[in-house]
Amino acid sequence: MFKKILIAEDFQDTNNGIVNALSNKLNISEIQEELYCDKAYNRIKVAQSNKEPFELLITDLLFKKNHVDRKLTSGIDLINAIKTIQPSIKIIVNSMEDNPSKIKTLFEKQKIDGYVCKGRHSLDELVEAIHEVYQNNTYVSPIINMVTNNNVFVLDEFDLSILKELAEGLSKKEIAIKFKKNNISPSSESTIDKRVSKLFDDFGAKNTTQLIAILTRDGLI
Amino acid sequence: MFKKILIAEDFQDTNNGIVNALSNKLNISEIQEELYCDKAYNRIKVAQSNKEPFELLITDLLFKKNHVDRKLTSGIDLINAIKTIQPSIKIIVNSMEDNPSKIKTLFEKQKIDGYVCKGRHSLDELVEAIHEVYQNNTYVSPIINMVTNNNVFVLDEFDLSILKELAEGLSKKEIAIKFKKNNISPSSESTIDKRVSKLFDDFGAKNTTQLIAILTRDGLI
DNA sequence: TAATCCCTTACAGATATCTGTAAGGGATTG
DNA sequence: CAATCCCTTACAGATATCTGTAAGGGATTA
Repeated sequence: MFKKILIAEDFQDTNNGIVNALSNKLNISEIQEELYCDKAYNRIKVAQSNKEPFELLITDLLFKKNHVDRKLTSGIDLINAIKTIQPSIKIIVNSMEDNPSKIKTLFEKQKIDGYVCKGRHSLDELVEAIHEVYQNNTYVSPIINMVTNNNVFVLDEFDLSILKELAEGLSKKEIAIKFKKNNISPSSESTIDKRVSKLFDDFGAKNTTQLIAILTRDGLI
Repeated sequence: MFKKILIAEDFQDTNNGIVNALSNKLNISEIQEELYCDKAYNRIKVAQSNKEPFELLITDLLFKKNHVDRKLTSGIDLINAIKTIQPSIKIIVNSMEDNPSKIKTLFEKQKIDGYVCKGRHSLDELVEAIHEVYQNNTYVSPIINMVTNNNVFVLDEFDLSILKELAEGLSKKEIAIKFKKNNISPSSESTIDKRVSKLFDDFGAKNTTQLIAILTRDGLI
């Protein structure tokens, strides 16, 4: 089993719950914890310098903003930073995010080893994930695959970039101009019109305002 | 100190963290826990029937949906139900909600006794909240008051009802017609235009789409 | 009472949105 | 090769949005 792991989680109650459970259920000699990404990064860096590196990082994705200045503001920032100094470290993400495409991206881009979705069984799942990852397997909470099947309409990169600009208040004409300037294709206002109209059908929206409301509420943009 | 308390919190890690911390830091003889609102309600009902009622409920606001059928789907539902069978019970809400107006409503409508905002010190705050509530005082996480002062622009009922209709995809003309039908005043399309334009200024939005994106993201509508 | 302020409403004009139709081009298929 | 499909683009017309100006009315104040 892993000998040395680090927990990065900003909610004190959740952090406490994880540390407590892992101490009781797994035979890990050293469990450390941090409430901030920057501090977690430093701890991993120092441990590596001292030739006593962490073997596993368990991290949340969202870290609350407060008065403390931060360089690394999210779990993704933290993972990216750590992968550059210690690519071999195993990483399990423990978050409430349940959008399968976002989780898929974590495995593809951040090269994480496991994903546990916070919920009524997430501590048990976390223990299982640690076992799997220790054996060089990956782990994903079972609920996630179920959700995947329900999620019929997938937003591709192009749709997403349109939607993000709309949410920023740009008109479709302005978006078309911006796309042409940035060599994003297709770029005509007409095509953007068509794409957005298709999204109206997909998501049952009457107009742009409702579409953006739906997608923002679901955390898709 | 309280002798018998119940924790309602659906995330296993958070639930574990709270129970563990309170067991260590407070001298409470009986701490019970539930992952579902309905089960929490039943437990309180049964305890009361047996003349061994709970003295304090600590509850989250959001409870994840899954395959289990639910009557009570949120912390607010749970509190409302419990107040009808045991109005004297003390209630502390422990949630990540940080919108001051929503928290204010909890004190006014649900008559809660304390509010702890999940964060890096929320376990310490929860212990403090329990002490305060035991002495018949109220408690609110310090972070909340700070946020209140930053929140210059308050959405009144009329603004909110316009915004909700816009997010539902209604045009301003349709909203004007609906308001007239429901005897909501003012109701002219012109006034609705003016109100929304004022909100553009308040929230730095260029158009309705961006306004709805901002307010939805901040959970204000 | 008169002056002032604020809110509601009407209206107008410039843009933007939304929904059609239709033409052209590349990729796929028979 | 020809037929077909799909995507991009242009354009047009009906609505909707957004931003002015201005008139009227109620409440407050001098």
